[in-house]
Amino acid sequence: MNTPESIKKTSSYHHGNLKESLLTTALEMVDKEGIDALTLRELTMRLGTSRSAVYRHFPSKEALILGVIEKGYERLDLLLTPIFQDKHSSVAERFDRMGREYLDFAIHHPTLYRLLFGDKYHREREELCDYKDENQATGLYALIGLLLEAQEQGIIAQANPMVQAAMVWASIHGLASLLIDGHLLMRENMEEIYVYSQSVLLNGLKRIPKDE
Amino acid sequence: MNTPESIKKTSSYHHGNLKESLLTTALEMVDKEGIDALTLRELTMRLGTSRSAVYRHFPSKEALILGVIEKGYERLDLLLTPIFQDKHSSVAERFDRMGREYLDFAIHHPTLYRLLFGDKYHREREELCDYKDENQATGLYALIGLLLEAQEQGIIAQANPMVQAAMVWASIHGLASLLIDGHLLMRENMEEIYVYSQSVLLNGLKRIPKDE
DNA sequence: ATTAAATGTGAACAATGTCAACATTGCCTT
DNA sequence: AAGGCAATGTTGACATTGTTCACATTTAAT
Repeated sequence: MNTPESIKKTSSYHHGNLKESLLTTALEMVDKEGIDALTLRELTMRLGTSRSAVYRHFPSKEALILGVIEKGYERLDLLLTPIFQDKHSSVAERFDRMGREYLDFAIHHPTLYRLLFGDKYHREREELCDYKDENQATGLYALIGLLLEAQEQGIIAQANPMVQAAMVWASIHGLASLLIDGHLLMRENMEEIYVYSQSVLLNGLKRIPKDE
Repeated sequence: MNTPESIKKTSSYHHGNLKESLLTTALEMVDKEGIDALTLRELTMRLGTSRSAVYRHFPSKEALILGVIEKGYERLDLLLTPIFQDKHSSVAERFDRMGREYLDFAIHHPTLYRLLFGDKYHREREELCDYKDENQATGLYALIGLLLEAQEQGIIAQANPMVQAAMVWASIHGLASLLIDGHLLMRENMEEIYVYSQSVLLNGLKRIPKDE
């Protein structure tokens, strides 16, 4: 039909776009009110449908949340990918911007971030494994490409880039987690910690330990 | 009375040691079966009491869990403190052993670890803030002392030890979290990642970035 | 137009944390 | 030793939540 999808059908029985609306609204609820605020009753009430309508589109609440997670990854990728792909910036610049953007995402979307990188719900795809080529630039895989580039330019030492990426990611993820989970009461020192952290990382990656 | 506390009272009505038993059994359930397996009904059933008996000792399930967390911190401290205080080992050795012990704890007690350093439940005390003196050697505060010692010996560069500790802790915490939450499919590479990670940290801490 | 698949509804159920009223025990004061 | 009170434990009930089932309504295909 020629009806734009943004316009609701006159039919009040069939929602018309329930699956997508469920995901979008659920993501919003998780992001703004926390994961505990996401109950099927509240979610469906906001969309004007009944609780069990969810089960026509998702086999369980968990499946719905997995959908939300997929959407969350897309949002994060949307922020990170342009930075990784900006060939006009130096490697060091991109490294810095990537870390800041990642931390900002976690700080501004703590519940969503925990959902993405927590343990309770998992999507199929895993991070930082089976890296094939640098065109596989999505999300954290792009970090491997960036590190390879850094190796070629002699900015950091040669080493298994997947191991390097795991180390770097773990550092930033750890910082993000401790921060948003309230274990580092140093919010005012955040800039100092971040800058110091990045410099330790880059300096540490620069030299391979020979002896000891 | 002369009755050893390990021997249950003949009275079947009053448990006699319910608060401690609740904490111990709850910790065991969390550790071995996951946080979701910890329901008040199951917990009290195992102890032979009724569900609501819990509320004579804890105002809520959350309060009980906070008690479990406190016990969890004690266990972790019990593992870490001896390492930090072993003045016979070199700083580098202690640094390595601390990291390994910390990671081992997370790997062998993933649910408990998430409880300790997650966001859902919080104890009052926070980590790595208000460090007073190196005698305050408990848990992660001891890391600050170790870093100060490393600074004195010239093993790492002079810098704010709290910032250094936050950076180091975040790195190891990030590695532990990603691992136990299934985001790093590199379990077989674990040793390699850990060793590399520690060398990057030590090398990075060694040099203060002057320019750039 | 008929039929079947897709989608939505309402009632009901089980699990769970919580609470209130009541029961039992232990301890303290006299 | 007796009485009384606080501590501790029990039972039944309730609200919330995810889930399921039988049924209703709409859409699409034949």
